[in-house]
Amino acid sequence: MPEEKLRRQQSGRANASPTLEDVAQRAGVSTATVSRCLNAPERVSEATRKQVLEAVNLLGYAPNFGARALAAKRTDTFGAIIPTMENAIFARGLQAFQEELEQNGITLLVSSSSYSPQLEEKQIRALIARGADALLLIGHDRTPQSYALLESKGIPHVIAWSIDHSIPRTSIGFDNRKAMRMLAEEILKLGHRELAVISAPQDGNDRARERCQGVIDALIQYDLNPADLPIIETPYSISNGADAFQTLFQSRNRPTAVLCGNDVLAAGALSRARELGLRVPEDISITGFDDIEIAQIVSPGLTTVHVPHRKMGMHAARLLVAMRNGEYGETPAESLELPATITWRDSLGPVALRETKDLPQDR
Amino acid sequence: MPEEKLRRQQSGRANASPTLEDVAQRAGVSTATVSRCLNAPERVSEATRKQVLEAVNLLGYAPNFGARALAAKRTDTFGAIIPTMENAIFARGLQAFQEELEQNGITLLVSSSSYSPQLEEKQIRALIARGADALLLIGHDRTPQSYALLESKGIPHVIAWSIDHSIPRTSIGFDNRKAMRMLAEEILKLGHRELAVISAPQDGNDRARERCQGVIDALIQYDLNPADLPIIETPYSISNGADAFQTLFQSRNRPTAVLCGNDVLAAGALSRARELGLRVPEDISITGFDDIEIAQIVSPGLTTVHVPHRKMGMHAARLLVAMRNGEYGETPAESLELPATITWRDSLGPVALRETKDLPQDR
DNA sequence: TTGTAAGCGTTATCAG
DNA sequence: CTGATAACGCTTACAA
Repeated sequence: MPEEKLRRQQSGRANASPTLEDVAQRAGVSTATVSRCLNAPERVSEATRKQVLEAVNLLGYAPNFGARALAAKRTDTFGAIIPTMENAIFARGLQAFQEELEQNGITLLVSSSSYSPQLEEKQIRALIARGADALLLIGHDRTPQSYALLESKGIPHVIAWSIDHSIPRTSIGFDNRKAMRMLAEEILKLGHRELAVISAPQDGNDRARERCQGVIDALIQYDLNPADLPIIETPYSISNGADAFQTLFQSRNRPTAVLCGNDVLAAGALSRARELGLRVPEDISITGFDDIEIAQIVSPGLTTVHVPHRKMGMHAARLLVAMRNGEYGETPAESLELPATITWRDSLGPVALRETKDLPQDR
Repeated sequence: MPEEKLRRQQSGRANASPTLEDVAQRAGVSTATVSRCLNAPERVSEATRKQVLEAVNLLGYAPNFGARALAAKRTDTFGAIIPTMENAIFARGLQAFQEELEQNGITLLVSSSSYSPQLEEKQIRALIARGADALLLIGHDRTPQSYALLESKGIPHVIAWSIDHSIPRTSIGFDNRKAMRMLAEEILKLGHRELAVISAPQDGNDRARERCQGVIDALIQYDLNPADLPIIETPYSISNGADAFQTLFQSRNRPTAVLCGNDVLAAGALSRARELGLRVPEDISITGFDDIEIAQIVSPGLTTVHVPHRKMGMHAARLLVAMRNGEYGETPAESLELPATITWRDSLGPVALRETKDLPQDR
């Protein structure tokens, strides 16, 4: 293939990236040496290394990703598929995830599934096709095909934002059900008996489902009838939260406390409450979930469940890197449960006395 | 290389993706035909196409990205580098950008530069190395090396969120200066004379700089002295906005209206104002910029500059696709300026009478 | 320590 | 319409 070299030199291809070959030639060594010099510098003599690096800088050489991926069978690229980028729910966690990956020289590809398992499956396929070495996924609900895909391609993956010890699949997150139950219990402790929930659609969203279940758990513990719990499902958005709140408020059994599946919904509920002339928490209590920035700037501040965003992101990254490096062999790494706590602000208060008198009790 | 084929068949490599070769064999055609069948179906006969597709499905074939990139010299991947993912400033625009790209079969890679030109340069390098066909960038401030890189590699790119007709570089966005000036004029029209600004750090952020300049423009038009305008620079975050507000409020020349460089800062300012027992807008007016969701849920709602997020994202995507397809040749596409408007809510009101009396006028 | 050369899985050119 | 076959740019045994 001298023919090739010739072409390269003859035509002064001004506008094309230099290749390993170019660098090798310029440095007077073989392409293999240049490659080594870049990937395993310690295996090259001081002297030649200097020469090579000089040539690299001179030519402004940057390796061709496709070629490298093809030859090395790894891309140093991880993927993350989150349900949404529209609000900040996953932003902090993702940021931490990325920071940690960067430390390891790994690039992150992000895409969002819009809470659709079908779309997620497509994204998984796309990321794998793109050579993602490992994947970060949110929650456990996805199509069987998605899992099959991951399995058959042997792609390391961890699931964040949820935890399920009963599944042989490494997840890292917190117990949504327990967390919400904890919050619901606090609400019940404050005397509330007429609760209501505004949740994200539970179908295809185990976090939402678990959170609802947590409320029910608490109800049962207090000998209340879960069947009486109004639950409105609506996609995460401020205005949806507002509308749901209004529906709840205008229903026959007006709740004294509204638990929202996340802070965005709660912020919407809060603002509608104000518009309706209600005082929070004097007239009605509202709680959130996630503890994102929005929770502290609404007024009153949102009492909410604090989620360990950054920790999840960081640990997920470390775990995934280890898995990719084969440190766990074939067996999935053990799952890690992080604690979720309650952040107290002012949107939750004791039930108003007149409320408990005016309205019929649950049982 | 029958040797190769042998190996493939002998060792029952359970866990490896099938290749074009495998499909070709299974369908009884050449790899070239399979490739065509996938990339230009119309150039293959109905019959063979059916056979090939069957084999593809049977084997669960998915093309190898690296190989494809290497051979085709394009990845169908675009990159976007935004200053931050922490808050929702760029979320809507990016979402629209992605949706439009998806229509064109293009995958989006996103990374964030944390408002650092140095980091951005690194990201640009990384995205190019990864084979990004084109790039979306925010604002005009970046290192000369970044531009050099883009130029030398001939990577199509457009700049969003800013517009600068004086530069031979295609940008798509709105006039930050004009928009902020418009808002400032409204504020002045309402009788305010003691303005103050809370801005993001102007260094390396042309949007922030232009917005500040816009306020100054308005001041000048009203014969006020720009030198008297207090400007506090602080990174975008709720708490920073709050702190900056307090500093401003406790200074000798208490402003009657505080213009914030974005909604996040404004939300922080608003909440601190409340904590300090101030009524907005009766005691003090506060405005934002961006019109993200947060602007409508704080109370009072934020009067702010509405930015055409989705339009920018969509147009940027279309433009970039066209550029990648060579529809503009060597010349950069013309820039596109979109209008920014004011969204009126309640955080801005006429200056209180006593205020203008109590405090000394500007001049 | 360094060089040689065989792939890696596609695409694209060019005959047939 | 289809099939050989030469790139594409890099990594990695294997030799030297």
